[in-house]
Amino acid sequence: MERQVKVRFAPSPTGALHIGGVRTALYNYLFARQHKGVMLLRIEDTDSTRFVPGAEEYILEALDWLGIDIDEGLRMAKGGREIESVGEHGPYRQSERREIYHKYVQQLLDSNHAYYAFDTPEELEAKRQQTPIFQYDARTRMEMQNSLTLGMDEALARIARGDKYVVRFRIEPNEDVHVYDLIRGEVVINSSILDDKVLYKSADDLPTYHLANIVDDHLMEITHVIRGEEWLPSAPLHVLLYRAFGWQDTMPQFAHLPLLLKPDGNGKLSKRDGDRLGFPVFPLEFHNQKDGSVSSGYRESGYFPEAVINFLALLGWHNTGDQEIYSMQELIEQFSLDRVSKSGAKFDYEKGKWFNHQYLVQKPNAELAELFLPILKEKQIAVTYPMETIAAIVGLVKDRVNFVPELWEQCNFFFEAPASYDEKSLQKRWKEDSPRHMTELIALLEGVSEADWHHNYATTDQNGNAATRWHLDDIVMPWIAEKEYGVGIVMNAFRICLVGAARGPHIWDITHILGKEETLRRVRKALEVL
RNA sequence: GGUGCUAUCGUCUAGUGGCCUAGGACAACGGCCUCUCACGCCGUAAACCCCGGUUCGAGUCCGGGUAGCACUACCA
Repeated sequence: MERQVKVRFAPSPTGALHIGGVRTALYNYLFARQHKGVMLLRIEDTDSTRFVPGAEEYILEALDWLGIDIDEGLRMAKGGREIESVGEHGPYRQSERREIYHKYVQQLLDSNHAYYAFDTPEELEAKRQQTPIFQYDARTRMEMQNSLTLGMDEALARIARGDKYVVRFRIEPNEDVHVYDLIRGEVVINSSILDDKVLYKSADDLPTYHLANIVDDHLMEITHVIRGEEWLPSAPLHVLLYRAFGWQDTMPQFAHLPLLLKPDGNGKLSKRDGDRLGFPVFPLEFHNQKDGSVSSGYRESGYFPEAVINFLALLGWHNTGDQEIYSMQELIEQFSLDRVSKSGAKFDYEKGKWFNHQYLVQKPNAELAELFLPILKEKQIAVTYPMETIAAIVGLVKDRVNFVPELWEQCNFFFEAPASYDEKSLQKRWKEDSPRHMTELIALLEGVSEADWHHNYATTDQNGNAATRWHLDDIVMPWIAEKEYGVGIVMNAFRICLVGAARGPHIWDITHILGKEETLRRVRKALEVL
């Protein structure tokens, strides 16, 4: 019988959610949605020593921001900052599932698939010192302190006495274990290279990842395990566990995703690379309460969630053809595991910026204006323009930025008159005759009515494309021509008066927004100063 | 060291035996447009890891080598 597709994202609350983890969550989500399946989120907090406060909230908030919706398990409640748990297979935090694991550990003990071991971490460390290639397995387990060498009575007596112990999986040597991976095909590993993995530790009364992961995936009816490539070497162990439990018939299918690599050099992308190269490695800014560190996030850097999704989706997956801009809906429709690359992808932050640019340019000006408002507030600008004007301003400069905060550097002169004038621009564009030109220009512009000042009309450019022409252009250009001043000379000087530098949109777009009064005020001011 | 995975422009990738003189995108460079800076448009440079084999024909299949990465914890 065909089971409903069900995938899980199972992060560990040990800090901010790494961008590679975000991609794993995304691929799981895309796969689930495409197959009309269920996306489950479970928290794997089986290492009590690595728990970081706030990490769980962070993970759920990040997924919520990105639009990766959770159907079952833990998730951010709609519109709030509260975590909610939905589903019949809970609890969804492994630290709350102790009794469940007890039962299954016991089952493995009873069926002789596992045994108690009393070797302390120090003893194991000492053993590794003596024998550098030491592995706790069929060859060495009879030299160690465990219920196999001590006898079950002695083992139970030690436990009763309060000795710390672990439960280890007893792996039969010399068997080729076959794992079928949806991305890589069949992978075969000999069981002799596997060690007798610790499944449970009495120290904190918690299982390890391997046991918890298998038990939970089984109980939660997971059909596909889509996770990072770092798990591939332990996949055979997981297969063996499914078999030991007698669950091989409902064992999920595996897909191991390629890793996200450093932009330069080789190796896994790490938090350090972000710090070193100056880009975020996390979706949201994170304040680590445990070590006091602060990590920058994509959201705070001005990224749109759609852009992050699009960028990440293409880092490891690509459809046939040349399409690069994908909405979440398109990704859901087109995603497929067999088009996921097998090799790791270097993290190309520059391309990430380009994706954000694409989404920024597509956004309606009114929406961008709303997003820009907080930046203005931050700059302590008293906004005197109506929203439509701010939208117009943003529209004039948006195609030259990648991020909303960058808008400010491109349009600040609309909000504040130049306090100083750029030296380089001055040198190149402010000529000896400029003061005279500007004085004459003031006289000319003073004679323009308010209506004419703001008047424009549709026309065509030399290529026959639709264009807008400002009436002011019709007044100033003939004047420049008549006086033979040179368009570049006059207009650049004019621009410096208004902007303070040789940059910005077309000058009549600027004068329109500034208005006649402010425009003339700025030119007069420049004449005083320069 | 052992085991596994991987291998096309600097980067992300298309390519599933002839359509490949290897396509697209980012970045770089040049030009056009132009009152400036951008955008945009046009263009340039840039890759099949190596060696064998299979085949009429290999980037594509096979073998070997090399390199890179991952794993090798009472972490996930």
